Amino acid sequence: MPYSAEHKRDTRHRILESARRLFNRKGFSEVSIGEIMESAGLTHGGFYRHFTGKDELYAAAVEWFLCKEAPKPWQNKPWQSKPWQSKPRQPRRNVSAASRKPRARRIVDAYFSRDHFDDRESCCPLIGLASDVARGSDAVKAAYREVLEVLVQLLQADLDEPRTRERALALVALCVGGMVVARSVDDHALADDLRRAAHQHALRTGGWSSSRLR
Amino acid sequence: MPYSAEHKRDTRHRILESARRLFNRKGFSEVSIGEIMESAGLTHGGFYRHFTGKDELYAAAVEWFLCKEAPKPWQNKPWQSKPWQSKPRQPRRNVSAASRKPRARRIVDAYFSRDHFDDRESCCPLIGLASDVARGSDAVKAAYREVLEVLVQLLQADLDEPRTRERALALVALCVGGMVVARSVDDHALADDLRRAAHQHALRTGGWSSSRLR
DNA sequence: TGTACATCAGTGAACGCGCGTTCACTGATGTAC
DNA sequence: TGTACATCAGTGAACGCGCGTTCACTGATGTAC
Repeated sequence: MPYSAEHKRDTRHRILESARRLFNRKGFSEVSIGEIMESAGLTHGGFYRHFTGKDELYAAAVEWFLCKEAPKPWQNKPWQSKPWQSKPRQPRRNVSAASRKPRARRIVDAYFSRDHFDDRESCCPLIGLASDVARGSDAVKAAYREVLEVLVQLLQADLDEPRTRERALALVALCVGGMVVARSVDDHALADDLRRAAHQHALRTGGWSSSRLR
Repeated sequence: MPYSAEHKRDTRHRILESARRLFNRKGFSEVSIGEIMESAGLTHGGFYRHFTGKDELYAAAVEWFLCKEAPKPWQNKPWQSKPWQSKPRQPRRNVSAASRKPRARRIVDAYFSRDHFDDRESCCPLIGLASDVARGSDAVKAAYREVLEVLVQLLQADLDEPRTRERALALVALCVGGMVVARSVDDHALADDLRRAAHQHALRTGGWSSSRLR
């Protein structure tokens, strides 16, 4: 067996990471396989050693957000409390969590931050791919749902009664909606107003004290 | 001058209406000019008598939502309180409005209705085109902003103090976000939960009494 | 340890298809006489 | 009223390009001896 299994796996991950960034920035159909492969440092022909076709890549790229072996580049993004990567931390939760801002609060703050707004490539896939996924295959929607459920659970875990699930769902709608709409508008001031309004509203929903948004 | 001016205008409107429906359903780049023209009852070649190219059509189709000479088909859609067409009704507002549900409340109810959820073609463009527009040209974003501003003003007009603008913006984020996310998920129950949660939350934001959602 | 071999990740030319766009043409209609 | 003409919306063949996909080939690397 020439080229170790890790070599192949690493290459696959490079392709997925490249696809993730480009899909997020440009949308599914605006990105070519050649573009993805080039950005991964390869040529287009090799693509089919890793995926059966472009359709398969769609779902795989959305799932890739969830993956443990995930990309380095976004790990130190300021907005990233790495919501869907922090599950393994659960054992630690009871150490001194109560004395700090709850994790859900930190996620919401990061979500509406300017850094997250500006980060077209590594932003939360729920924002970048929203209406593409709505028109996509069931496989893509399933991957999207998994991301969404992780986020909802993280939020819900930090909410106080009553109706924690309903409020967690509404929070996600606010977060995604606020950002998607703000990004679709050509007026910077209006975009900022939208972000801030949705953020304030989210804080109230979470039962958290108000704060300034950058 | 053969073919009257109205003839040409009507054809242009047929193309716009056809483009609007198809873009909403499939997204910009998944729709071909041939498809649009065929659905308008024409052949592809004639397209360039009405538009300089596909790019120009993008923005024109989004603006088309706002237009007075607007499409018949969606006028009797149940979810349609025709938010961006009802401005001329303002003179009537003080007749007996106070005794009924405020218009903003009716818009929110209609927005989250199952009919609106299922209507992929004639739904509010803020939902159907959200992330496409975020990646689009400034002309498209400008058209999107106009639709958004009309909706925000309609909502704001029916809200009581305080912070009416902030709450109207948050309402839009909730409406758009709730629907976009619900549509991107492959689990019907979860989609319904999202819609209902966002709706309940929107009612609370508006200061309106709770009600069942179909 | 060194050499021959087998494997298969990756390359890049080639293919076919669909799309956006162009263009010579058609034919429906308004205008001039 | 009727006829010749001019206009231009609409047609459909054609073109070029980029994309997804295929395939014969290359060459890096692990294995067997």
